[in-house]
Amino acid sequence: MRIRRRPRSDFVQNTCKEETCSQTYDNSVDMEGGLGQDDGMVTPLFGDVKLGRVDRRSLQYISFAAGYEYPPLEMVRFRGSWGGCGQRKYRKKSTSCKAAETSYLFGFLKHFVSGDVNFGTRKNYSHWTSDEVEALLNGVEEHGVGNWALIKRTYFKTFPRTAEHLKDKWRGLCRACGLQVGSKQKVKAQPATLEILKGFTYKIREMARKHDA
Amino acid sequence: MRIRRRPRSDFVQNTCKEETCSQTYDNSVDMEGGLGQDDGMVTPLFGDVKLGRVDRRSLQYISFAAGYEYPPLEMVRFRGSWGGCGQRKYRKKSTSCKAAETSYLFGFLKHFVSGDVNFGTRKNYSHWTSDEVEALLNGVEEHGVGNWALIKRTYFKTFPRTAEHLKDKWRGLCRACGLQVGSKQKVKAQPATLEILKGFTYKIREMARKHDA
DNA sequence: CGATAGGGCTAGGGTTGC
DNA sequence: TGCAACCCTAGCCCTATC
Repeated sequence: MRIRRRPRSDFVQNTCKEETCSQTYDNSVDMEGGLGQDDGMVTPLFGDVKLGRVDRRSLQYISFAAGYEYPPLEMVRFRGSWGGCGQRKYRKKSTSCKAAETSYLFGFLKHFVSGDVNFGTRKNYSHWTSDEVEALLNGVEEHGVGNWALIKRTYFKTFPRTAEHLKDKWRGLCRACGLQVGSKQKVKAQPATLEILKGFTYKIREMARKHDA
Repeated sequence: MRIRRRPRSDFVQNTCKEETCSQTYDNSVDMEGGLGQDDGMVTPLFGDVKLGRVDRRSLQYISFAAGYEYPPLEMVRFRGSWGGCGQRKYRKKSTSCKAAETSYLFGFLKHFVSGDVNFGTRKNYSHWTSDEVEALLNGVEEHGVGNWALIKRTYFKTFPRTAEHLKDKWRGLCRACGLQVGSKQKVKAQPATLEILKGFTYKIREMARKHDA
């Protein structure tokens, strides 16, 4: 089974904001293209953890067990929908959001156990921390803009970020500092980004200017 | 100002198919992030050529004057958009494609005159034209795959491409034709590449097959 | 030394999560 | 919606090898 990316529109429609979902599997949930009435109850085991109750933490555990050092929780998907985020369009009106979510998670677990599941192709959908940004800036300061592989080797040896990620992040930082990069128009940085950028904006602009010159 | 590569999307989105654009500058065109109402009329001079009418040929002339033996017309860009290729998203609905293009060219000229313009640091970061591809294929047909220095001497005497570039481009062409080269997986060629490849795919595959045999 | 094969790297546009 | 993350191709560069 090949897991596809979640359609964009699903985010808009989804109303379930819960971080975790502790409800047990309700096999009365009939979902399009996936689990049905006859799927029955599933209670898989992973190591010492009995997943009688399925929540996002369980999925995270599975992710680690699958060899993903960096928690790819956001990557865990089942049949086009994301674990932990029930999709309205796959949910019966009579089914609660939580129940739908739980059934998704169970479906994912079943297919994971059977080996009939993959992780998405995206390795790392996590936001940069201020530590990482600082490391990147130190790297750029030492090695210059463009030497991403070198910076990766010296400053990000133990980080999951690849050289390409560093390049992308530097571009994003430049944009967040009000610089126009490529064909994209100037962007308005989001609050979280601005918070991380505090004290770095001048430095970034200087380094970008020096590189362009 | 740092000149960057032409966005591939221009090939798809751009609706202006004219090879040249002879319309004179219309200063009523108001563009985001660049020329405005108060920019007024510009009529720069380059040598004997009076650029009262700005078209792509004029830019080509300037390129030569700047020391580029081979016309880097595709490289000429002004503030994120390319001369000669007005981007729809930068154009007012009430402005024609030609008028937008002309104003871009004028903007570029102004900045070129003021010295506020550079070409990229890489010697040759331009996409291959169909003429170049054709020359390469003729060369490979005559001299065979691998004799890049010979092909360079006979077919690319006046081109800025080096023998190594020819080798790289041949590899790229093979990949774009669906052939696997080296360790890299097959690639999905981009629209612009496919456009140039039209009518050459069979020829390339045949020559590659013959060389492998 | 010159030339080539092959892998590595980056710029920049594209796509997608959220 | 639009920012911030990742993805992908085309092109250039580096190194080993002869």
